[in-house]
Amino acid sequence: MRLVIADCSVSYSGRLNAHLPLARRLLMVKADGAVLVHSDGGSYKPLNWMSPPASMRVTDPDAEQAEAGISEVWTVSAEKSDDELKILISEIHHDSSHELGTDPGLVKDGVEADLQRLLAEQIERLGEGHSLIRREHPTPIGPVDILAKGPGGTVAVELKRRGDIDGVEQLTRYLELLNRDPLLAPVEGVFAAQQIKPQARTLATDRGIRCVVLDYTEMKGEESGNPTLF
Amino acid sequence: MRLVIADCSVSYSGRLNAHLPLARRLLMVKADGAVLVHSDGGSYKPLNWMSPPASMRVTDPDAEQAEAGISEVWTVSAEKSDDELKILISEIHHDSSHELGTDPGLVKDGVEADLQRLLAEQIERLGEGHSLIRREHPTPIGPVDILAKGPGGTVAVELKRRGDIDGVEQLTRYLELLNRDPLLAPVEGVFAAQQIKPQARTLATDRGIRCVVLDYTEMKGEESGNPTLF
DNA sequence: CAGTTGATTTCGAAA
DNA sequence: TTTCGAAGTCAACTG
Repeated sequence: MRLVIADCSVSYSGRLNAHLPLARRLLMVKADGAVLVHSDGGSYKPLNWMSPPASMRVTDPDAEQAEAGISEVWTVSAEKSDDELKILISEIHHDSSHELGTDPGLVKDGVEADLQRLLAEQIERLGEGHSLIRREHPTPIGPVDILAKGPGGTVAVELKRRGDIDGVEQLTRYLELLNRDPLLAPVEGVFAAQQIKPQARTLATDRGIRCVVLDYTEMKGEESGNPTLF
Repeated sequence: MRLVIADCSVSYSGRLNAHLPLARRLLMVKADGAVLVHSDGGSYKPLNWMSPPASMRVTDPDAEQAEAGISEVWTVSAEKSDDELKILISEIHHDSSHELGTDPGLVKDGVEADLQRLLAEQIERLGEGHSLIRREHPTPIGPVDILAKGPGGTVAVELKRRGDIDGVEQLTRYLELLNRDPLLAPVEGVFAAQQIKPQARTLATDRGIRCVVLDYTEMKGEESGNPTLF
């Protein structure tokens, strides 16, 4: 990885055209050819960038550019398309290269897949007398996250990390479809999420859909053979 | 902006939990408190990060951490939530700070600038017998998007992506000014946009301003030497 | 000012 | 390989 702090102007042409006026910025050149142009603010998104795989060519400025005080020109080209990032460098204030090696990668925890696995294992969190039928129950309009057998019939569960209106709508469509199947009907809907927004709760309740808030930490604890219910 | 190359492990807890095993990475600390953890590959997204506003606390390792070879601990806390990024640093290979100043920001040449260029090239879309005088014609109250010569005199064009009342008002002010210039008068107004709202159309018509709806896709097609009118 | 939509989205998993 | 959906999405636009 090469890190350069430089006064530069940047222009990108590709799916759109964008331009950055002259200012001091960080230029990051990654091992796979990716180039990132960062300012000293904003979130994690660079001002401008080139996605890998890409290759960079450094050239001298032409007469006009040299006249304008430009010392070198970086041309970064994508290998898969004709996207191009052109960086006109006026002055370099810092330039260093570093060997980083390949990264072992991120381990994520607490995504929807985790929740689904845990709820399938702890299906009693839907209430007493529930048993798992299957996960990812296929329907023509997509898979139902969890299908269970409850005391009063079948239970369809829509699972989200954050429960929003969209999730309720999705579950409603599933329920309509599932209730046409005489082998399953009547099918009750359960909207389960770590956090359920008030609007979603209101809509769900209005449609006779039960809301269940899941405590991920607690479920994780119970899974690891350390039940919190004792 | 502070740039650190270090052997480190990182863990994030907040909306989810994520962990990065020990490896050499770039740590970027921005002026607004944002912290980015980058590897030497991937696109612009960091492996892990903290969004601004945030604050960082550097502490010594506890006994157990020191035993594991950790030399210092960075704790980055979000100010708006209880999200936390913890970086355990084993060894620092590079450490430098740089003053960047505030960035003037990105200029996107999106559809709007494109529209002006295309209409200038395809000025006949205003009607037969039109020829371009200039783009961005300067006036004391701002530049007129396009000035053209029409069959009945000068034509001033105000260009918008979405034609709203505001645009008509703007054009009206230009027209009043331009019509005082005996070299240009009489100046006809044309309000050109991809979409013109009914209210804007009514107002424009009432003021004798002609409305022209532009088909961006069609204009783009004609530009690429692949005219759709054949 | 809140809700909605697009992104040079990126990223991963499943088909 | 392609497609599809989620994301610690973010940022701009619209009402």
